Amino acid sequence: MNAIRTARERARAELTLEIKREARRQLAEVGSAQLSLRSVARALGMASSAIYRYFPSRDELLTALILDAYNALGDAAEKADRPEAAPRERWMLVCAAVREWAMAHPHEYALLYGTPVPGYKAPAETLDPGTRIVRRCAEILLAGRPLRPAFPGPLEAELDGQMRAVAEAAGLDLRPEEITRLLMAWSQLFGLVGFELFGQFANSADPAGPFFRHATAQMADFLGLRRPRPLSAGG
Amino acid sequence: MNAIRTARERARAELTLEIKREARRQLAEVGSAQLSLRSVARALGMASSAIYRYFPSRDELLTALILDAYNALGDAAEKADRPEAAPRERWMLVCAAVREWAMAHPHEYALLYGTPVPGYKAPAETLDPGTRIVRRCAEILLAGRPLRPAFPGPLEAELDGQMRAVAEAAGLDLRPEEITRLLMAWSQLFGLVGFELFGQFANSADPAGPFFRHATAQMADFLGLRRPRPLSAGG
DNA sequence: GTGAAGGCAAGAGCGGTGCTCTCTTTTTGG
DNA sequence: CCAAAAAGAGAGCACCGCTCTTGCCTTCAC
Repeated sequence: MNAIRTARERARAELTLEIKREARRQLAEVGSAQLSLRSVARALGMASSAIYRYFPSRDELLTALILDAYNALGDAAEKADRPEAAPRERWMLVCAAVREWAMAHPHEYALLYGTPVPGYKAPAETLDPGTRIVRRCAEILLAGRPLRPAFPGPLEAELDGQMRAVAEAAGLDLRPEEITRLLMAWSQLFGLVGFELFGQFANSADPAGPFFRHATAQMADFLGLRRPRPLSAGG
Repeated sequence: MNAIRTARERARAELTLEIKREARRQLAEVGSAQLSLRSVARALGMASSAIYRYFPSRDELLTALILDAYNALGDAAEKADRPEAAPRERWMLVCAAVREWAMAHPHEYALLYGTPVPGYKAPAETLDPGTRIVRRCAEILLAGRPLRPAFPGPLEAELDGQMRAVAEAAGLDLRPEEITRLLMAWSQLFGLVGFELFGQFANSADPAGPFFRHATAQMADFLGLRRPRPLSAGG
């Protein structure tokens, strides 16, 4: 029942893809604010009003692009991950993949992690693909056990409850304090990438490659992922 | 010679302020993408073309708003700082002030730290006010010496050079490794605030207050700012 | 096979935008 | 007092998102 049956349906599916492809092309060139349905229609040789048969509004088209972008970023990160490698290395690989994807698709990255589209609120279906990265990081954290101990004291009650709820909702066997480490590393990662991409590191860590590697290694320490046994020359 | 002399000049200065004020009002309501010169002109009862006597383009108006916003945020952070307090507490105060300002002015914050305005590249004069926060954090770091030791090994050569250049350019007596800690904490802070503001913490650390306090305390540890002497009951 | 139903493209049109140009009025300074 | 400079107003251009109507053509039921 999932098969595309009639010629009309086939044409519709293909045109939908073509519209998204052209929109993504223009998005990469001029950014989301300058992306216009009319110019997409022009490039495809169709009337602007015809686009509305496929996407009821510009926001709906952007939502589709956001969904695709989340999945493209998730794919890139998961493809870069090597589950057989040491957890610390896996974390570094995922971080590097996120950064590289962002550098290669800055406008799409901005669509995901920059200013939300005006008047736009993320529909429910974007929530799940948006968590692929952090879920993969959670897996890496689990694989890295036993983690080095970190924060000594107990968490504040409300925070503890939130973190327990997160772990339960995600089906993760992580303690509340470990969830906080995860969320901190996650936001740190995207803070770094965003700062680099949006020019905040100009005149300081620029180019940001070495700093990014250093910072993600530090975050690996923070996460409690142990360094590989150093090859000691004398022992 | 800085005095405003003629009535015309006085009117011009006042109207410039009024335009910015109205633009900021609309920015707070609808966001930068929806901010229009025409609606500002309408609200001020003047022809849209007249605005161009004061700001040669929409981007120039936005640049002015960005500059003001950087300074407002810097003011908020500096006002919250208490130089006589313990460095660790000062760091927490500055972090909280940044977050509170961002929550109170989400669209202005997005203008500063969200997706850059399309086709817009930060002019030189926005660079300096944009560093007020991190400069204040650097002062706090200096006041917090001796910092607890952190990263053991030497930095990669290129990174070391960059960090030395940063310290020299800013006139900061901080070692390269300390600069990396500073930049990490800085990007972490804005990563946290951005994630909260743009909804990435929905369904996890939401509301984000407790998590934010926990995370900034952890970052204080990371920076090497010592915890206050716990009051030990037993001497 | 045929006719009704409905998906679809196209065009005109509405109200909005940034920006420019021209024309007129007002203010300034010699 | 008068020329020059500055400022305001209006029309207009090209673009935008979106809607509505019209007519074509595929699809489906009989």
